Amino acid sequence: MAALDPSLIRDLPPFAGMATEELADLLQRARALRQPRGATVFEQDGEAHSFFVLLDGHIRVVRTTPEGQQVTVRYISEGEIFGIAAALGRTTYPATAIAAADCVILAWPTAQWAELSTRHPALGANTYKTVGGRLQDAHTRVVEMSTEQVEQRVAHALLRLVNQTGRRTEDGIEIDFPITRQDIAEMTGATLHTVSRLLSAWESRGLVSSGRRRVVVVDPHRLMLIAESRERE
Amino acid sequence: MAALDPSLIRDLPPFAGMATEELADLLQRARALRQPRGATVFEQDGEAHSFFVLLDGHIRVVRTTPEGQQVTVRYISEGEIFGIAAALGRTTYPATAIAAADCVILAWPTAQWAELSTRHPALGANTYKTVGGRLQDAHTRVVEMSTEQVEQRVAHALLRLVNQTGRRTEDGIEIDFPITRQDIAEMTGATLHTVSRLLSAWESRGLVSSGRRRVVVVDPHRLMLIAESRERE
DNA sequence: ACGCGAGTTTGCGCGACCGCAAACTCCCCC
DNA sequence: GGGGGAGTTTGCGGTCGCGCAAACTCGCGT
Repeated sequence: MAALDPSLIRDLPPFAGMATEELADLLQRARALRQPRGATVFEQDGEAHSFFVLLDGHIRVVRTTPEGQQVTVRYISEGEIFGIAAALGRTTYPATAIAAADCVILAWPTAQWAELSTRHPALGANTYKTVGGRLQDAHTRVVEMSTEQVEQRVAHALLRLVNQTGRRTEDGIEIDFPITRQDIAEMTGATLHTVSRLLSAWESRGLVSSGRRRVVVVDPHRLMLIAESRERE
Repeated sequence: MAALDPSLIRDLPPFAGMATEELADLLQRARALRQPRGATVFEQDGEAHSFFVLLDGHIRVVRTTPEGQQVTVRYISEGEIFGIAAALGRTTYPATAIAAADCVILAWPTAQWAELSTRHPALGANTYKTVGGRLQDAHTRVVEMSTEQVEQRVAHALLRLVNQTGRRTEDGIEIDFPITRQDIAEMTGATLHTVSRLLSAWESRGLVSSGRRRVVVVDPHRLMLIAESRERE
């Protein structure tokens, strides 16, 4: 296999503060893979054989209940590490990861985590920092679910997506991968019907512009007002 | 200050797999403190000066929204490590910790985390395992909030408390610290009115027995049936 | 080019749960 | 021992958002 170039990953958060030789050492043990939209990268309760870094594309992480209800736990963007069950003392993945767009991914065998993270302490530190951020994000979601109405939650979710993955267009900021009403519903604990109604209403007020698998936030400022406005007090 | 005995902490999860000399080294740098019920151990957004292990009592971790709404993020039980913002790359605490009962706590300066966790690798590993568990718990809560009705959520919350902190009594299993309807409401994203109604109904059906700041689960099995029964499908 | 399915829109009715309000009760403290 | 306040109970009305159903539309694949 052709060696991958350290410059590929040098600027990604998981590898911050690492020397070029360290990056080369890491890359040498990595396997690169492509996943088309809709492909499953790993499966809930499956053995955690690998951990990953997303080079390009977007990944949706989904938890499925015993009753078959799906809840989107988070979206992974370019440059993020994911599937790190092993670093947290798990042996199986707690959720399913699905490519929300065509993806390019680096994968390392879970078995090497211990060795790699001690040999490259920066990797461990960066990873745990990420985990800390995700724990906070999760708590933030719990707080939102507890205190906000559906309208605010959907507005917050869109703003988060736009911040994370927004791409400027002439109309406004577009979410950079195909996303359905159903997806948004699974992020916010609403139904796709309610999400559809909200988007329609916002569209007619000029806040967003959306279509089939496509959402553009036209007026982030006014959307922010909705997100922050009169929660239950 | 009298030296603390390693046997105090030997059997606690954060210190699993550590030699007696290591425990002594850790204890030497720890400060023991007592906090009466209601006392604040650390405050949201305050500088993360210390991390802690709870030796006795119970601690409620609360996140407050800008609007003043409170949401209980989790309860800490005996033997758990908490306030570990530093290990996750934070410099401030993301929530407030309040003693739910009189507590005995060990505290270490945050500044020593790096040194201690490298000198005692088991401490780091145990801690990150705990963090992994909490991340999963948080996601589980998100899923519950998304898919379950209030009745199921309250039932789940009680069962979790009972598992975590239950004390056998002749009537059933009692939650081992004073807990109000309001507290339960803040855990589940409900109002204290609704929680009160549910407890009253369950009491009349013989599932629980509760009073002022006191909840006893009489029939965990039937409560489980409620928790798992017909979620939105 | 066209058909089919995935994704979306919209209407209607209803029920769970909140919001407000008021009364009650127990326990703690002076 | 007797306030007084914290914690709890209960009623009532309103509404947000779900559940169900049906129609529509776009775009992908062959």
